[in-house]
Amino acid sequence: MNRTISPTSEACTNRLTSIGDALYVIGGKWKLRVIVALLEGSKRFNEIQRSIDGISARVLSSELKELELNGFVTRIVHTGTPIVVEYQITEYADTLSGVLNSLSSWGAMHRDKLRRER
Amino acid sequence: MNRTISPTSEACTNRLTSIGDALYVIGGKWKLRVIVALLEGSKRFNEIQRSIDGISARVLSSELKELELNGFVTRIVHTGTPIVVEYQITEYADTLSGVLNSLSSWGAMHRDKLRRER
DNA sequence: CGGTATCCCACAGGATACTG
DNA sequence: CAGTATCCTGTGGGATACCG
Repeated sequence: MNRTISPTSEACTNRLTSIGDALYVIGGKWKLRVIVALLEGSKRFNEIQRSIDGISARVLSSELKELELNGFVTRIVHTGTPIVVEYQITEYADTLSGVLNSLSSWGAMHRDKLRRER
Repeated sequence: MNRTISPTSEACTNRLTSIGDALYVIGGKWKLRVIVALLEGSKRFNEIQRSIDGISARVLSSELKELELNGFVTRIVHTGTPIVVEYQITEYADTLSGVLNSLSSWGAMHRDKLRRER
């Protein structure tokens, strides 16, 4: 590697594209929240909806489909009476624990800071 | 604390609101990218725009204003000829390093996984 | 260079109603 | 319960032009 060329700029570009890649799949208002809700344990559609404040059925439905497509969530249909549909996070979703932890602890810290300020 | 009540559910709710709080200020398509671009060092408006692929002047301008309002970025005007405006991240923005690191390393990991799969 | 002003539209996502 | 269908609005954000 040529050390006369600043590695900082390259590292920055890499971070930029990596963060872009991450946001592409887990960005948006709801994806991470759905995952967090399911980390607590498998849940059914309405249970998830009740866990997440403000999400509509239509949006939750589409978010779950995308999460399933990207391998974060498994949809399990228990045939029987009544039919029960259960959503479960996959092992792959566990790879997000670092992101989730840093995000939630930063969020808590930030909220406290705002409260102290005003 | 009453141990007969599951702490898991409460912890989940806390994470949910903390992540909500975090996304409220650093969510969206561009905020984190602008911060990452400036972590490399202070930059001027057009330099930032060139660093971040796809961002328009109008959007960059409004993102910078919000970031300034939230204490992540400082705007420094060097009067002179020509006038030079420089954007610099604040110390507070450094508190995001954990989020940034986990997000970028997860993004890189995920991208590699996708490449291996197809 | 460092923006602002305008215009515009695609789309995320809210509300409500309805179905198997 | 587990969604789908419909409708609709807000707004994020692109394109272009212009200004000090």
